[in-house]
Amino acid sequence: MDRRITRNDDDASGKERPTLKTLAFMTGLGVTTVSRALKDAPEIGAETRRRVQLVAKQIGYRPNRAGVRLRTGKTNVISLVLNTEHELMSFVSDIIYGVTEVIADTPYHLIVTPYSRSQDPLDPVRYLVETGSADGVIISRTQPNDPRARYLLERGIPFATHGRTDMGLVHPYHDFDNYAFANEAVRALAGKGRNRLALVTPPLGLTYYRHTVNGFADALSEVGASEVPFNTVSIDQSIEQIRTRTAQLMQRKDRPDGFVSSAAAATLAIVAGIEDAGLKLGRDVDVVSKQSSELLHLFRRELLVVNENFRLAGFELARAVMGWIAGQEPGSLQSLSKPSEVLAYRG
Amino acid sequence: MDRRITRNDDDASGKERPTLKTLAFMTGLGVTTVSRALKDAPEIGAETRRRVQLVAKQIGYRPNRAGVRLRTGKTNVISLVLNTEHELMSFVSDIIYGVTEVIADTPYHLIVTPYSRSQDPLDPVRYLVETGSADGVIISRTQPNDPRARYLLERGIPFATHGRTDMGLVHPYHDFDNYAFANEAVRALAGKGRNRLALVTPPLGLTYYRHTVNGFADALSEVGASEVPFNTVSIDQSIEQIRTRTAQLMQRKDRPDGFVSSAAAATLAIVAGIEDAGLKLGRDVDVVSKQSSELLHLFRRELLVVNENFRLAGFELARAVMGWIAGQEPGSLQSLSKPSEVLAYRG
DNA sequence: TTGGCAACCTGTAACGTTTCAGTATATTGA
DNA sequence: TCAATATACTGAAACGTTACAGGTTGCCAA
Repeated sequence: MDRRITRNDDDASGKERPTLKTLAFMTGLGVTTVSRALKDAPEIGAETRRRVQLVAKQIGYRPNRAGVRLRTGKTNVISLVLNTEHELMSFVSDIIYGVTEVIADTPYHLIVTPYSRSQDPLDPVRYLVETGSADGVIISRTQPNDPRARYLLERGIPFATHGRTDMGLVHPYHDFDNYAFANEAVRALAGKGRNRLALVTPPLGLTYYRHTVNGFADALSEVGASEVPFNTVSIDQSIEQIRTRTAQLMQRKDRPDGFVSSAAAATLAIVAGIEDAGLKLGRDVDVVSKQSSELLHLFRRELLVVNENFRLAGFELARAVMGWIAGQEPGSLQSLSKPSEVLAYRG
Repeated sequence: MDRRITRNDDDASGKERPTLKTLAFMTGLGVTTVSRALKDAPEIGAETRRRVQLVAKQIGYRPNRAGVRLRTGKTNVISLVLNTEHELMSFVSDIIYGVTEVIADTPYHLIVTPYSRSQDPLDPVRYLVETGSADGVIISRTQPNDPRARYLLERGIPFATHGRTDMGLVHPYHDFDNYAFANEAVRALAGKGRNRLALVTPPLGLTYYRHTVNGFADALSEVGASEVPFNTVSIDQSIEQIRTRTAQLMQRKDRPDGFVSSAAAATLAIVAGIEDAGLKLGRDVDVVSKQSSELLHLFRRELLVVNENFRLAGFELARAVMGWIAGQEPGSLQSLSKPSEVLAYRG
């Protein structure tokens, strides 16, 4: 016998957001029937089904995410886990855009989960899993033996890694073929008569460090060039550090006549270092660099570049996670993107 | 096909995620009491309160977001609405990192809501509001008369804009002082004896287009320099377009001897165009450019730069939205960031 | 003694959804 | 004809939380 203002009981009008109850009232059916009709359950009559779906479309019904999530545990969320310090530069936004392309026509939302240098990279992943905040996770800065991948695999949470692991475990990934990149970069330099080459590597602990180093080393011996060790430098060091170390290197008598650089920002620093030492790009030394946007040729047209498409990476990663969520085999959701050829400045 | 084994009735052990019910069982209290105790309600005894909070911390209780959201309507979500085509480059990730700094120790999540060129910019905002997907919204590419701001204001949804509006309506914003930037840029060029200046503007419809143009124009008349019209170009055109138009401009007899550029990427194109025309930066022409990372001086040390900090923008925008959500006055949540001085290459 | 009141705690309902266990009606098989 | 069965639908319960409307104590003033 209570006269409370019960909200959505019987209004067919109202500015209130429609729920299943609203639809049930409008169609004269039960809430259960409406729910099942909307997801094409077979035990609902064909006509009823169409009728419900029509009305739902007309009044712009959208399932309440909180209701679904509470009842089913499904969040309809993909989380992109990012390192706040290292993941500098444009490529993060490219990945994000790639991901959003995939989820655009799905009920999925993308949340960005950051972590900082000081934290254990496992922290944000643990948080996501413990709070059940996402149906799928995308991680980057992948390591050969990656605790995050292992953790997610143990809990059965769908994920994809940007970069491969090397733990004998199967999971979706997308990777750029850095072995091929480094290999072809060396060949391109050799083709220009360069034979004393230095490599500016990816960060030491990451999987693609090894891929890059191996591609570099194999190509060196294949073309008969030699390496000028430059181990003190990697691409996630500061611009200033890379620059001064490069300048120092270039002042030695046994300096390299070619560089392979794994990132565009590092390349800017390398070139600055070369010029600090009074040498000239294209004459005294050549540099092959990866880039993710078409800017390096504006910087110095003598540079040789290889393009890496991060938007594609985001796209593939999202497809992989969604595929796993949808029940596809993790092993079938792996992709490797081949580098473009080494490009010189075109007119 | 239901994979849940659930039932959380009376287990004090279990791998299940703890809920209020779990806590109630463990403490011997009612669910209501536990709920109130956790939020420091005054009608709960001090000792009980501490006891509950202790147990909650011990077992790592985290409120279920779906439960809260369903019951209260509070999503604990901030949405960053981004244009997928225009918002190129690194600065998006900077904004994201700025936002995450603010929400790091709060229950808030950041979701990225994209829209593409083809869509009405109002679409994603409407979606967010209609589905109640966020407690607060951050929008960029703000226009003087911005339908999104008007819409959100009408519905009473907290938001902040990157850039100001000019509709006589009060709302939180963060903006970079582009008037001051353009003004000081002109003065710096005048200080180097340049007096025929061209401006590469922001996109035409956005508020900061006017700010920039006004700062430029006012400074011109203050220092007695003149403008070389270059209206066919703005910063969200392609690199190639800007480059070729700049080259054309520089081949005319009445070419400018100074440029003011509103974005780093455009500056690369401008310099390329200048050099295509056979002219030399620093000798024939000077360029003042905004930049959001410290890269332009590596590109050409003759460039004059002004720094714009997008991480700060993200930080301030997030603070503003959160402040509004927390009940602060929208009018008190506005900030304007002053440009650095015009910087020449430092040794 | 009684009533009033403050301090502290609790059960129930509701948010919107899906699942479980049905019910009612029509259809079929013998 | 009756029972078995298929078809189409439905109410109630549950997910975890908070708001509402109480309920018990114990203490104090009258």
